[in-house]
This record gives sequence, C-alpha cells and structure tokens, in this order.
Amino acid sequence: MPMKRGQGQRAGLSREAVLDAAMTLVDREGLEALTMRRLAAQLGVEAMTIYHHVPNKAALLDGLVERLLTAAAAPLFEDASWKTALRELAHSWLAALRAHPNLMPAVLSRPAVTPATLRVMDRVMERLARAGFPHERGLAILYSVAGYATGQAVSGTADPDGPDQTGVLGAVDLAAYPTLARALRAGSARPADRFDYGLDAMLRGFEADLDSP
Amino acid sequence: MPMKRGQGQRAGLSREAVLDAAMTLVDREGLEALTMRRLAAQLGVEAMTIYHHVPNKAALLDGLVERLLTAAAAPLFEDASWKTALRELAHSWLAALRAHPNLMPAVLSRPAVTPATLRVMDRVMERLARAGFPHERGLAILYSVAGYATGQAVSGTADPDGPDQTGVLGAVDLAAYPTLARALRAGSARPADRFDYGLDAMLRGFEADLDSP
DNA sequence: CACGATAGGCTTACGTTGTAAGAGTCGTCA
DNA sequence: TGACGACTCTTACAACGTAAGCCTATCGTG
Repeated sequence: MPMKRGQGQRAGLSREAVLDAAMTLVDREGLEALTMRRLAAQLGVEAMTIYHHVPNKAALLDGLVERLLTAAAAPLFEDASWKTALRELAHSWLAALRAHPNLMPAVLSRPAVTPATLRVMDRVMERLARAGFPHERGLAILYSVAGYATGQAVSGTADPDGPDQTGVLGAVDLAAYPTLARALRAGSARPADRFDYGLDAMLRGFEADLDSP
Repeated sequence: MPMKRGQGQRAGLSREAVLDAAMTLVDREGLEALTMRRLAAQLGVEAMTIYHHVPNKAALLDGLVERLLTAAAAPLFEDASWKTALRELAHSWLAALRAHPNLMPAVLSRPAVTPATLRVMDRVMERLARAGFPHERGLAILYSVAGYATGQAVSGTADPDGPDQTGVLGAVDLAAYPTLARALRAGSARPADRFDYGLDAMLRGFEADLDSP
C-alpha cells in the first residue's frame, strides 16, 4: 500500500518503472485499459507526472514494443546451421508475441527495426550466405520465416477462447461445412505442432531450392 | 456540395452508405481518423444520426472487417489442384489485406469467421483430403498458408515508406550489419516475388510430406 | 381521408480521454 | 545562502463515444 505523499515528496519513478507498470497493466487488462490516469493510479501518482518520464502516449507504446522486440531478439545461435537458426528465430519471435498477446496490435503497427533485431537479422543472413543462398534469396527466406511466425501468432490470438480449444470454430454450425468439421474433430494436434509442421515444410522447400538450380 | 437540409428532411442514409463512407475515410486518412463526428460530416449529417444505422462504433468496425473478409473469400477454385487452390487462397487473402492496409489492425483483432470464409476453408479442406492428406494435416496446412499470408501482409505494411522501396531499412546505418546490407542492395526482387518464393517452398514441403511417410 | 406509429434526423449533455500550462516543493551545486 | 533543475500536483481544454429526448415527414391501417 503506497503511503500518501504530500506535495514535493518524490515517488521514485523512472522510465523503466513506468514501462514496467504499463506492461503489466496491458498484460492484465488489455491495451485499451492503458490510460494515462489508470497507469498513474497504478503507480500511486497523478496522470501528468508520467509525462516527466515519457514524452507522450505514443512514445510509451513504442517503449513497450521495443521491450518486446529486444526480448524476441535474444537468441544469437552461436554456431548453428542455417535451418536451426531459422527455427530458433521463428520460435523466439512467436514466443515473444505470445508472451504479451494484448500488445500485439501495437507491435504490428510499427516497424520492427531496432539494433537488436538488426543484429539478429544480420546473423541469420550470414548463415544463409555461408550455406550457399544468393543474397536476395536469403532476404526472401528471412522475410518468409518472420512473416510466417507473425501470422501464426496473430491467428493464434485473434481467437478469444482458450489457447488449445477448438476456439471460435467450435461455436459454428458445422453441418454446412462437412470436411472442415471432420478436420476439426480429428485435429487434436496442439497449435505448437501445427506451427512446426508448416515451418519445417517451408525449410525443406528452401533446402530443395538450394540443391537444384 | 450537399444542400442544407431543414429538420425532418431525410439524408437518404443506409447501413451500406455508412459503411461505404467509413471505408473510404479509413482508406484515405487512417483508422484513427474514423470518428463518429468526422464520418457524420463526411455524410453531411450529425454524429448521432449514424446510430440509427449502426448500433455503435465496434459494430461499425465489424462491418468493415466483414466486408474485407467476404472480398477475400471470393475465389472458389472450381476444379483446381490442392496446390493452386492454396496459392489462390493465399493470394486473395493477401490482396484483400493490402487493398485496405489501414484497416489491418481491426481485421487482425477479431476472428475471421464468416459464412463466406468458412465455405472457402471447407473447399480447401476437401481438396486436401482428396489429395491424400489426413484430416489433421489438412488443418495444419490451411492454418500455415493463411498464417503465412497474414504475416507477409503485416510486415509489408508495417513499413510506412513506399511499397517497393528499401523501406525503413534504408534509413538505418548498415555499416554495422554487412551481410544484411549486401542483401538489401542485391535484393531488387519485388515483394510479390518474395511472397511466392516462400509460399512455393512451403507447398513443396507439404508435397514431400505427402509422398514420404 | 384521417390518424397514430415509426423511422430518421437534430440538439444537448455527460463521462472519459490525452495533454498544455503553471505553481509548488525538494535536493543539489555554486 | 541562493539559484536552479527535477519532480509532482492542480487546473483546464478540446475531442471522443454515446445516452436521452425532441421534432417532423412518411407510411400502414382504420
């Protein structure tokens, strides 16, 4: 419980503390619950105080996105093959997005360019070049894998129901869509397996392209 | 120029007219420009009038999303192979998202379940089953392709610069990331080519899985 | 034809949002 | 000591979504 502060008493805030509180608020109550006043209340402070640590709300969101991106860029796969490097890239990106699903709209609406992500991209390109992929092919591969992981993360959380349920589709009248219905009943496979299945298919496709002209 | 209406004179609105105006407003000025008052002004009407044709703003957004989805679900690929069916699916979904990039955050934050999309999904599943894929595999494939297209659309428009430029990456100091820099210089390939490259790789991967256990 | 119901428009008003402006208070360094 | 800068609070404003209610033309029914 935060003691009542008289005026002039500092609250001991900092940009980091503000971002921390904002992140947990978004995680707990969603993106539209992130209000300057609510965030301030969370910090035991008045709304305008926040503006001494963050220039405006857009910058606050940018800060949250950047945090997520640097978390996603963690792996540097010291001496892995190009395939495992791509696999790790996809998994860490997916994991970062899934760790803060409420933040996703914000993440997706700004470019994901930070030193950390650039460094990872460069490493991956290096592996691909060493494996024999021409440079423009490497770029296409990088975009494809990143895009694939992004798309899977999005369609995984656009579903408001539980994480491994049949989800929205369960509530639909499936009599009109027989084949889809059978697949949904048969599909006890967890989303993670689906993710790897598509990813591995793509990687095998790239490999085949590497061998033949 | 809209004539001033006295009170009691109708403006001839309708749900369709409202959605039309909302869509062009979003296309022209972005999602955050979609305000009840601004939309009303666009229609030559007061803000509250809109509520006679749409229950609230969320429903308005849902209407826009549904329009995009039915546009995306157009192709029914009468008697195509599973591969071209998947290719058409991916292309039409990508095209629909790219046609209204400002709407993307809204599209991505609600589940894409409408009769039209379900019908297309069912058709695709049918093709996959006929080709010999087990049911849960078919579902994984469907999700993978849809997710891939979504991801490509997102990373394509998170880039605020021109469509076929080097984009955000052009403004970055590339000296620190040599391999990435070379790839960007070499990569004159248009995004569409990148899209097909990754997509075809994935499809070839699925095909290989069909042949071997 | 008369008349009540309804649909579609406008006006006003309320609570909430982001944030500009400014005044007070403390710790720090000259 | 005195001045300053960093931090916090208070007050205020424009713009947002929308609830409530009024007014009028149109339409269905007698």
